[in-house]
Amino acid sequence: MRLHRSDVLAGAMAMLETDGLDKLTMRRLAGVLGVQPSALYWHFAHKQALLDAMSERLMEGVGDVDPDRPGLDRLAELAWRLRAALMSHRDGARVVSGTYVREPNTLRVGQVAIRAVIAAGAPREEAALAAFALLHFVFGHTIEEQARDELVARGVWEEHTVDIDAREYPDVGPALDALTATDSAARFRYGVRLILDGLAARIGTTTGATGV
Amino acid sequence: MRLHRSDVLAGAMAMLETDGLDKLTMRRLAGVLGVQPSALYWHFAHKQALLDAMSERLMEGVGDVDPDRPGLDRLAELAWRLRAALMSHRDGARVVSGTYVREPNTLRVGQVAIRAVIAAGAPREEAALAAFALLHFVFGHTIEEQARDELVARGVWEEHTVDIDAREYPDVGPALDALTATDSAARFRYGVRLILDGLAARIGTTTGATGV
DNA sequence: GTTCTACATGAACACCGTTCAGGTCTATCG
DNA sequence: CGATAGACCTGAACGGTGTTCATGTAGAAC
Repeated sequence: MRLHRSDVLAGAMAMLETDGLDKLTMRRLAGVLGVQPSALYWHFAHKQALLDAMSERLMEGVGDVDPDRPGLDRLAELAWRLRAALMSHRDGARVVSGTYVREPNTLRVGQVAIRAVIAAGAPREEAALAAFALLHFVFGHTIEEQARDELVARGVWEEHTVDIDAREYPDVGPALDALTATDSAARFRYGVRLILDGLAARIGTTTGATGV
Repeated sequence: MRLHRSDVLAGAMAMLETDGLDKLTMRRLAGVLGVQPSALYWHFAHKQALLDAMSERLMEGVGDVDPDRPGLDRLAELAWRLRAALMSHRDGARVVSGTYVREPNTLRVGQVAIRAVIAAGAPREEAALAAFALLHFVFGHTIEEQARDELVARGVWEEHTVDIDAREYPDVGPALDALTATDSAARFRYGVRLILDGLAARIGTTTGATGV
């Protein structure tokens, strides 16, 4: 029953999905793999290295956007692909967000984003700024989305009636009702469009169909 | 040397600032406060409750934006205030981002944002969507900013030459150079403006001076 | 001066990541 | 076929972690 590095990685991904990041421990992983905890340290120098590998793995294929579409559409597609990748495993956003990985899949996401911004017509000095603004939104949104998922999964959500001061903020109540009535994909779509509209305005191009 | 709840909180904030989140442990905190670890559990039911209190404390004053400014300017001010609050302590963004706190300071940030969006002229159904899109960007940006700060502090940054494939991505290199030449506040400003421009375009108003 | 509450102790429990000296299997090569 | 070498694993330990709980103590209130 000897293990390969890829076996450890696969086991870790499976455990992430079923148990969540907090319960992904070296000891439990070793147990599932039928091996002593110390055996894992032959494959990964420390837990963070394993997490980095998981992060890089989650980024697999995210950069595979259609290079023939217009820049803004490419950006939208990338945003949706990134979100899908982060959501593909429980706590995925938390895994990726903590890491500063310099591996092909991860680097490619940033590069593809920059290229799409340039293709959309932005000046080179601004390209990376705009690209990372979009990516940061995706991360912020997804982290919060999954944080809420965790609370729901743990049964600690208790209706969350936000108890707004209706006298001081008369419009906030209806606005929040509209928010909770909107599913998370629609909220995400709104944010992506907002940013891409801003980029289009800055470039001076009329935005096309930026939804994916 | 009896402690108050507020003493524990203050000690935790100080320890966060000097040692970082990873070294903020109940045992070390108890040691600094001159008390046994178990004593802390009289004041906070568990560590997460302490972290929640820290998060709420970090949000103190963030919602104190000038209510007389135009909506978009108010939004920009709020974004900058939130960033400043998160950056005011080491790992501040990580502390706040993990928590779903229902306390006045925290709730107020969302409410003030929604109100500002409405004041800017957005329809009520969209107000919360736009508000949280901006807030999510702020979190995403700040988390990454502080993650890099941590790597720098730990001396693990090693120039980070991103090793781009110049043949496949000829424009990415210069774009990344422009990015690293831009300090993080300017990067943040760019993102905020992008989103507010998008919002302005959607509303149909010309954006005023959205920088703060 | 006793009772009550607010707070602290000290020891334990069940985990955690990580290290290290020493084993064992397996494939390769003479 | 037997020896060598590298890949992989064991078992035990080290120094941490959050948390619980029965038992204490100090000061304020009656």
